Amino acid sequence: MIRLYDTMARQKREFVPQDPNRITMYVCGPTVYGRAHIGNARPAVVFDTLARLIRHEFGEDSLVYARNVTDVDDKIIAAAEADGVDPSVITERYERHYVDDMGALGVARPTIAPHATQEIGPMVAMIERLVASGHAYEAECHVLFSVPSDPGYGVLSKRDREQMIAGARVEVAPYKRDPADFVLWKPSPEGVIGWDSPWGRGRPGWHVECSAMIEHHLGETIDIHGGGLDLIFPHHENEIAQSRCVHGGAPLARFWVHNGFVDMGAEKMSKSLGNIVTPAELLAEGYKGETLRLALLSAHYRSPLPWTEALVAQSKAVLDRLYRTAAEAEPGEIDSEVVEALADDLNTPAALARLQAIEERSTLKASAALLGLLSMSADQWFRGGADEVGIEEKIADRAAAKQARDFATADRIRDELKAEGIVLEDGPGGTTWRRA
RNA sequence: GGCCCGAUGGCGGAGUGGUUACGCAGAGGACUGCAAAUCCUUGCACGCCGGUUCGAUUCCGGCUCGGGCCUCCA
Repeated sequence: MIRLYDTMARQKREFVPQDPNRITMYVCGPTVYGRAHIGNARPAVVFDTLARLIRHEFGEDSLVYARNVTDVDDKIIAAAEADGVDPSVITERYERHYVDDMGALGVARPTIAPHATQEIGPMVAMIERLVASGHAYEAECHVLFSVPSDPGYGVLSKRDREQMIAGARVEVAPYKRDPADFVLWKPSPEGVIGWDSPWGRGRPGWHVECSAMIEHHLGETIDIHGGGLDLIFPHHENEIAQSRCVHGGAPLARFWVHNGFVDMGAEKMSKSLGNIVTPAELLAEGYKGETLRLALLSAHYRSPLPWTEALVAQSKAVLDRLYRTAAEAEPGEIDSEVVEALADDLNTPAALARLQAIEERSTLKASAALLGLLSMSADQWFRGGADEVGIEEKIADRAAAKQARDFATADRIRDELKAEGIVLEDGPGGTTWRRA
């Protein structure tokens, strides 16, 4: 039995899918205009882990996991203009990077990766229905969602309209009937990416993208909708409003699951604050993807995670030890306590603690796989899979020196290798080496 | 200002109304020519003030501090 914290209910609830043979999960994916940072990687890793758990519980083919790619957006347009290229150049480049970066963290491709630019039809259709039912209106070539037309607006973020207006820091566009109304469609001037529509040439707003793609690929009501905490308002609130108004009040998602932030010092990591660290940088420094993955899973997904060098170093140390224990074992049975920990609202710290207590190698290997860890051989982990030229000769030379009790020479050889990042370990069966 | 969340040992981080994980780092020991790895041992905590209770780190209230959202944002 899986229990998940549902943001809507503000408590953990037992996860019972609508259809255990077709469980639907949608997670807000990247806007591809820049390189993903560690904070962006957290939801990818968290929901990848949740997907692994669901597939373990309900069957390999039980889950349809959709993660969108936002490939039309004002930031993309700005980046394309800055580089003097077509937006597709930007989006294709950064989507490729995203897939590579997340892949390095052991994040499997989702079942479906819908692209906003490929879903304009469903979006326009949804907007038309909203207009027809009085939930949206056209104004100065824009189409806006009418927030007052939805009495349920605010259910997820628990805000009422008074509060929203009181705290509004938004500049209210003159064409809005209500300050809280948000854009479903906006005009694209000549030279800016756009599509023909009943309201003229333009492009979709961000919120309608997700609602339309969810309806198109997964249906009216999905089992799980995920994303970062910051998306609760306004993004998910707006998705809910759009979808419910189009679907006669049917809920958009049965579980709302939100991950916390990765912090740098006291504040969250974010591009606008300029305090980001990217997986690409850390990978280039020699850290392995699994090390970063473990670091991201070391705190509960809803808690803030302070990102430090010490955390990364600790994560590497833990994996070194796990790889030594698991060695070249074949995956066996999955440990039930690891499953139980994950099933309790994805308690990865507890699962990790249990993992480190497993002594049976094949069980350890299989259980770690549920967390996306220990995916490579010990040889790959410690040596990068490649043989070091000449190293066996040096080890033999050192053995000879040791034999002759010429420890000065033996230590010199060991120190030279250490300077190259090669660590020697003398065991009962002789000397082995690994990269530091 | 409104809404929300959090405060656990040097660090990371679970959890619990009463014997409080686990890891990293540290210390001591075994092993080693010396190391490394491994094994054993070990110190260290529940923000402050009240309340409820036989008993609170755990429940309630207040306070302080920190963070998030209210604008693009994972």
